[in-house]
Amino acid sequence: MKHGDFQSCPVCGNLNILDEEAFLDDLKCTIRAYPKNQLIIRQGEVCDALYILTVGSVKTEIITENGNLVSIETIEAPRPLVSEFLFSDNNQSPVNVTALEEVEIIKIPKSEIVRLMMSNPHFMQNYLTHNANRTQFLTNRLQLLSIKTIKGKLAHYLLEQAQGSLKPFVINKSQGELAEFFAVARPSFARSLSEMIHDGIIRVTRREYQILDFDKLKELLV
Amino acid sequence: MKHGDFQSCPVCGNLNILDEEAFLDDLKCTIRAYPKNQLIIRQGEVCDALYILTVGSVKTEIITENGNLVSIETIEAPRPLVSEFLFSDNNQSPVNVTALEEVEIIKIPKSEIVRLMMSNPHFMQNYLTHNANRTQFLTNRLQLLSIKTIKGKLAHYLLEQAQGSLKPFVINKSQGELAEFFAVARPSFARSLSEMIHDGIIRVTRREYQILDFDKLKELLV
DNA sequence: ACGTACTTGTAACAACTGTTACAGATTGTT
DNA sequence: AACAATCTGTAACAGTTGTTACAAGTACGT
Repeated sequence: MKHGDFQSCPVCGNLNILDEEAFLDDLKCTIRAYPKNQLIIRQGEVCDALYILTVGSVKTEIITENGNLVSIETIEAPRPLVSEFLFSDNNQSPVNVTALEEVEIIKIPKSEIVRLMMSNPHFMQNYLTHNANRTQFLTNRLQLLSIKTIKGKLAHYLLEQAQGSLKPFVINKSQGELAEFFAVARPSFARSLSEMIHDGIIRVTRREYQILDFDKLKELLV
Repeated sequence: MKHGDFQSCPVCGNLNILDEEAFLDDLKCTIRAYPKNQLIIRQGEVCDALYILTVGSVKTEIITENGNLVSIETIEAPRPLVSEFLFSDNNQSPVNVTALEEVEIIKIPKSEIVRLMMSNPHFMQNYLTHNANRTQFLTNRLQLLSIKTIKGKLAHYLLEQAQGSLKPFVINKSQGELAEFFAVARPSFARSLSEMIHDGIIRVTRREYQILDFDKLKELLV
């Protein structure tokens, strides 16, 4: 079976695997494709396997009680999915995972993961590091959501994306997706965005953003 | 050296340790006490050791760019601290950890943790499970913060705490602390709270909360 | 029991955000 | 090229929250 780039996955990479086919056969994993827009993992669903996205991209989101969606992130292959919940006490995924395009996913049973960890120190380190990075991502997301104003959220996000540079950069999200990411209403986001443009703080062309005034942008955080 | 209940810690428990003193000596760990209100770990500080809180309680919080505090949680002994960041790529703690009372903490170097994991499958499973549970906690916190109204946040929180029971229960936080937890202003929180009391949805006496009308409470989520 | 520090209740006003609605622009597809 | 679907800009209004300020209440230590 043909499949994607498995060995550059943050968890499965650098394992000194000589024969990938033999390795995967031995692993008792299953490989499966999903079409675009297919729901791959449902919020609340029990996860007793590690999912590795080998081809394509997916998005994760939470459905709140009132039916609102909060987007968490988009994930590009190759990367593990829900690895951070695999060993939790209730084993339930707190997020929905949906295919953004046609994707391919390798599913490895939890028992196999444990076996891999015990036998392969590198795999264990990879796994721990990946999960730690994910937790930092979530904590950063928490910080973003705790900012009270929309302009403040956008400022925080843009300063993070720009990395201190004045050069324009692309944010591959529509306004609606950004609003969802910030957990605010779309027209409210558009209003804040256009005000910041009119104030000469940023410039936006299509999905290309450029910071014109770092100082004013930082003031919005206060 | 005297120390707290180490063996009922979610990560260090159930390890079949016969001689605790010998185990700790062998572990090259250090034990240290901190007074009340002492900052134990500063946001951004590099963590290359696992901290295990054996006596007392601490709080964790984030300082946002504008200087606001967002409280994450309070942690009671025995429990590990910042275990979820120990293996991240930058090794920085994203949170402040402060002693709420006089506390005692065991510090175990990262290298020792790796050694323990490879030699003790139970320790590894404990560690993975604990981290997974923490990630679920953070995701739940994310969901809470993404609710747009204060009443909605409080409703979500109370429904979670009440566990479906009509009996009163204690929330060991002041209004100010709850407001910080929800990332809203204290007077705004007080206003929403008093409105919900006047509407006969909940009853509050001191720090004891009781849900009077589940249906109305759930409506606030919409 | 006294004072200090913390906590709570409340008010008025400004500021910000959500809702709804619609027109115009853009993109991708056939 | 034409169409559909999605995205963007904008408006008016209601609703919610933040800010600031102050008085009253409670908890705690000495």
